[in-house]
Amino acid sequence: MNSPGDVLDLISRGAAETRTDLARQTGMARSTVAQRVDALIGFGLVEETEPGESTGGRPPRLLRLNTAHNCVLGVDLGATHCRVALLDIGGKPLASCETPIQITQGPHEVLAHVDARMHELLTRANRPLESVKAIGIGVPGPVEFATGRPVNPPIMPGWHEYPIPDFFTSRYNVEVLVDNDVNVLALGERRFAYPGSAHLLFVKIGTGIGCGIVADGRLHRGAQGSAGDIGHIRVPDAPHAVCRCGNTGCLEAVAGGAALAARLSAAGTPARTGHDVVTLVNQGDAAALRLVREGGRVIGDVLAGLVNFFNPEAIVVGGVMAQVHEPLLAGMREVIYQRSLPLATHRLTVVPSRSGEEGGSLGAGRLAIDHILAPDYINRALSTGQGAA
Amino acid sequence: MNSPGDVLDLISRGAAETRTDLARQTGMARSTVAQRVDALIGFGLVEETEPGESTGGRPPRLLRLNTAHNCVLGVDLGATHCRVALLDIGGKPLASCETPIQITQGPHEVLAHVDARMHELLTRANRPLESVKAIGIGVPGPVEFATGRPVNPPIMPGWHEYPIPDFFTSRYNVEVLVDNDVNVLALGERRFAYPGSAHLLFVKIGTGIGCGIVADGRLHRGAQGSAGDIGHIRVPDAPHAVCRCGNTGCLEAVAGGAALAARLSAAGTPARTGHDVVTLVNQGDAAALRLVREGGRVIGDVLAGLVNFFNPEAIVVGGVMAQVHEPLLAGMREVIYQRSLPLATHRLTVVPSRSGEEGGSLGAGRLAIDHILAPDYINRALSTGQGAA
DNA sequence: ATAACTTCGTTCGATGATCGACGTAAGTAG
DNA sequence: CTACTTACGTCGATCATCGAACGAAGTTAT
Repeated sequence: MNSPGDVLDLISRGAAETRTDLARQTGMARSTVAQRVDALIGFGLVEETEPGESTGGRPPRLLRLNTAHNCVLGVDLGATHCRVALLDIGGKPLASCETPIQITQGPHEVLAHVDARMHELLTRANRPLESVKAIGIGVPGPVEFATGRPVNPPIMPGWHEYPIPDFFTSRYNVEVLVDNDVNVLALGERRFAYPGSAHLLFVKIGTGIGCGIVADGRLHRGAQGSAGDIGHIRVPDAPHAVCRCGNTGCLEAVAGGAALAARLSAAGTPARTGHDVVTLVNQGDAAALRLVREGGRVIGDVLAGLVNFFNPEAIVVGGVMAQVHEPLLAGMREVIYQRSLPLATHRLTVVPSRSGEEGGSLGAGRLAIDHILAPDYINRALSTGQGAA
Repeated sequence: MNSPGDVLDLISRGAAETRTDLARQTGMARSTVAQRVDALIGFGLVEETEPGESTGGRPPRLLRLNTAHNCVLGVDLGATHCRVALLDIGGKPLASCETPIQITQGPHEVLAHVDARMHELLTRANRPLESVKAIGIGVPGPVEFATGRPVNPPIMPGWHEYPIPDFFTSRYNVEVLVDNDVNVLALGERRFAYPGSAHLLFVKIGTGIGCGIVADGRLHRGAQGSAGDIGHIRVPDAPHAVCRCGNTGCLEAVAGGAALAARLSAAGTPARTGHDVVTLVNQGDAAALRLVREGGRVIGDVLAGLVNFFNPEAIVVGGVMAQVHEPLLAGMREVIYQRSLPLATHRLTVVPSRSGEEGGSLGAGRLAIDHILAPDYINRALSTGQGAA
């Protein structure tokens, strides 16, 4: 708690607004804090705003992140969509857009499309390209986070080992963070909705089923970066359901959006995708409703085990199917609270995602923001004297 | 990388043996390192040993942890046994003992027994009481780590909320760390056998089944400290097996040592405990062998899911049943490598525990050692000027 | 209005930690 | 024995941080 980066951290978290606050919280002398703040202001990351309320003496000069000159881009790539968001470093969305793409067209075409959208957003928000300080990207497949390369992504042919960051670093001269889309969603959800939770699971129920893991406040990616792949855990309910992974009885072959649609079709109500199932539920279709709730139970069965194993504080449910979260969460809770240990469920909350359609791009932006506001990144940047604004 | 604690950390990990080494690795000036080392020597934690090999100039004076004046006590409490070990702070066992106890006799009696064993070990190893710098304890139930109090432990009546550390702090004037026995085992196994693995699961298969989780090199205890309780995850194989937890179909009600014994008895071969099953397997009993392998498959089914979820580098199997690890691990691997995703199993190793009977007490000792050698603990201690040796 | 008080921010000399040059110790190579 | 190499300790210089003192800018009491 004594570096310039820590000072910035307190400001960005809203934990301190004045120099005196900072001195109290860091334990440093006021003079030292003032020097740190001056450096950060000179660096362009912090600005002084209007005077604050007096508490009986001279009013303090409030400090804020300099959101005018610093922003990040967050990108959410899906199988068939691409959402790009421009955020200031306070996390406030400035502009965003969603366009259809085919991820199967390969990295060159897709990333060029993303690049074009980025420029549009910058123009629309009237921000120069130099104000972009980092880029975060979520992709629908496993990624080696350190290098930003997808690793044998099942639904992204042509992307294996492609160095995504390189495409942008040459164009923007900033660092590019690439991660799995579910991790990015977990991060976004945590910061936007549950700032305090150190242990959180974000369960995305779309066509398939995935899970982002926040352990001790940080993303857990596992040894090969494949952690959270819960879609292919075996469930007892349908031992013969064939999964795209080649195995049978996988969770997502029973309770994923595609599986629910298939089962609904087989039962006589035509549905092609998870979206169709959602539509039917919203139209009051009893069979669809029953199926979603039953799917929730199956997912809950897996989550009950993970609750015992991981002991999270919160489970957040997102993805297409979460649009009908009432029956889905009802089914999940039913099983979780019955099957998990009381100590683990005592303070567990199971809630729908609050971040909505933009969750992915905002979470990707958050990944970028967290990176450039990290204390050691700031300390390095200040000591090497790289200008920001 | 610049505090006295970091210098000690390098020495204790064996990463640096000379002052020049330390200067290179920390980036500090040699003079600064020398001052740090002097402080640590004065504090009694480091000592100079014989001169090292010359590499063409003046031979360096090697530095080591001062193991003569510093040791820790590690305690492994089970339902019916108590193992105490005295280790020097290098982790070398100096003396140990195992005695039968009944944990049900409650904290006063059991801890008094432990205290007596501690004094015996100190006498036997000829170390003064003052050389004990910390105490680590593993107990068979959930513990609130921060306070060292068991929380509703199912097999430890009378221990609920009992402040175990207080019992010893008054007698030894050192810090006491209390954790779940499986966590302690995971810690011990990691340090003794797989120093590099950041993500490790230690699965203990005794009467029940539990799991210690090492994530990013540190123990994951979860929100309520109940993480790793995998014994009560539902398995599809025996939906009607009644578990002591009140539910049915729990993993430990199917594949735990007690369950295996019960099933073997029901099949005509009398066995009362997991131990009996182990004995039968070692005697070549075909039914017991088949049952253990089948139990391995059931556990493997659960672990396959956890491998997908957590993506560990290694799964280490310990506990009584691991004494027959050939059939057990065969069954586990069979299922894990079939059911988990290739990316996750690619570099996964499933191995028996190497720490043996003493694993618990050594791991508890390791918990204590890690605590007193932690950089920030050392920094605090040096700045407050508390003497050590 | 004015004085007294409170709080905020800055200036500046004192202090302490760290550095790096230098000197000495203790070995090897020729 | 001399030159060279490497390691360790000493000591003055330097730099970061602190804390006291001061000025700035408000509120409260008279």
